[in-house]
Amino acid sequence: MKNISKHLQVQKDLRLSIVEGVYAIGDILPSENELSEKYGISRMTVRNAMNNLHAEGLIYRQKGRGSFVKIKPKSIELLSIKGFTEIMKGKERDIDTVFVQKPVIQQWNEDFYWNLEENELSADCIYLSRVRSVENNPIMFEKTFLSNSGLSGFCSQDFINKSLFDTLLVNHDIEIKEVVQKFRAVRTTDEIGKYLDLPVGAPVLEIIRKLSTNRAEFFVYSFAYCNTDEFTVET
Amino acid sequence: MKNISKHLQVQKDLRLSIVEGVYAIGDILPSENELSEKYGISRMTVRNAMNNLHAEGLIYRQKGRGSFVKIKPKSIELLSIKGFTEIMKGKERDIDTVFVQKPVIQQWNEDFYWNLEENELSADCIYLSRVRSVENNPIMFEKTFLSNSGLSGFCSQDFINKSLFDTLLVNHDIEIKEVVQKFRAVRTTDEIGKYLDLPVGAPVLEIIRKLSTNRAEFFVYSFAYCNTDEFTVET
DNA sequence: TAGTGGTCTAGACCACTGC
DNA sequence: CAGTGGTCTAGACCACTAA
Repeated sequence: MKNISKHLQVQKDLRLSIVEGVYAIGDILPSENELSEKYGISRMTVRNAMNNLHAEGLIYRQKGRGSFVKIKPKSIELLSIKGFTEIMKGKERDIDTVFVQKPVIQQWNEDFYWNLEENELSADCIYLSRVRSVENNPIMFEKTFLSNSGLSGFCSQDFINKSLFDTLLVNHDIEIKEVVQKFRAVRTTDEIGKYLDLPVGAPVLEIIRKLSTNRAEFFVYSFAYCNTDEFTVET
Repeated sequence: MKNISKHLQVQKDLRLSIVEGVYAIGDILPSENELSEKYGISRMTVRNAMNNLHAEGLIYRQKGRGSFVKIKPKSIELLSIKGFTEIMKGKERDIDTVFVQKPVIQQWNEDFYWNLEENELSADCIYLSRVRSVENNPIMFEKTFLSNSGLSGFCSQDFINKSLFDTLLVNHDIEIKEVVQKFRAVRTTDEIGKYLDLPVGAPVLEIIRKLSTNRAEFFVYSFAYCNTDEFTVET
């Protein structure tokens, strides 16, 4: 049975067509009137779907012209997309990553930083946290959240190369595609200080990331805290 | 005259109330019916405003309960290769940029952070510093350095759109091509605190950038310090 | 049960783009 | 000029929450 609402169905259809390349970058999409007629629904309902696609960043809209598939933004950032392990490769440093919290299944937080998709909320949340060290000095404490959908056995496996991204790719066919990342300077909390060996209140770099993947509506969220006394984070 | 649309007016009013603290974090906002009655507009128009606030991440909504102020700093995209002014375009924020130091010609610092090319050192250095404010709150203090070669009259002109990049492009045919940027969390110094209205020692985000241009061996260097209490820097 | 947000309709007028 | 997206209305029914 379909409990799915009409605007979500339209949204899903269009998104699929875009991802599959039925509509290429820059292509114009059917107009709101065409879609409302095609689906036999009102124009406001079509607008709901289109506005959501706009919010997702998949399309842009121009008054008097139409709606178009958006040009994908610039190339992928280095730090982000490759993850910590890869970035440090080639640098002659002794890097180590250890779990503070091995992957566990829990509930999503009610006021999670990012707005979650419905399908993410309908599944539980996988949570893990790690500390990265350079030459035995803890540099980064990272909390990671992802939706527990289609990831059977995720929590009971060993990570490949100690890398979350490698594990997702090899064991679950999930590839990281893009990243949105935000930076802040915050004060060290008890929790952060404990893992990074910093006094509470010391400045620490917070990196908030949302990683999109080749699987629609599947994202990896992470909150990282870095001691930047000796290292900088480069993009 | 007000050409502003009704839903934008509601959106603006609510956002202001949230930012000003009329509604604190976790507080419930007036319901859609209350707002539509208060403003004398239809519920769908109120929903448009509320949905936009949700997309902005300022509120979250729960069926059967209401709409609530979210725990989260306002997150504005402050930065990218396009520079501050361009990023802010289209966002309904009141942004301003003022010079702390209008462009002046001086010597390069002996121990400049980056290694300079010979041709850069053979010319003097143009130095300027600016403070960027969002809604009259100083958010970013930025020092900029570039080589004074082929930039006749640079120091005596007015900036186009108050933008360095626009001025370089329009008046000097210099286009920014790429950027290397590094992030650190540091403590507020006397100088930074003075311009950002922060106490000395408070965490502040340092962004060190080297921008390459369409002119060979011509770079723009900048050191920016951001108050990220309420805004994040996005790449 | 009363109130909330989520969905949806069938209209309408507007400003804008392109032919 | 016809077509587009942007705005807006005045209703409606629903699923959900909390008292």
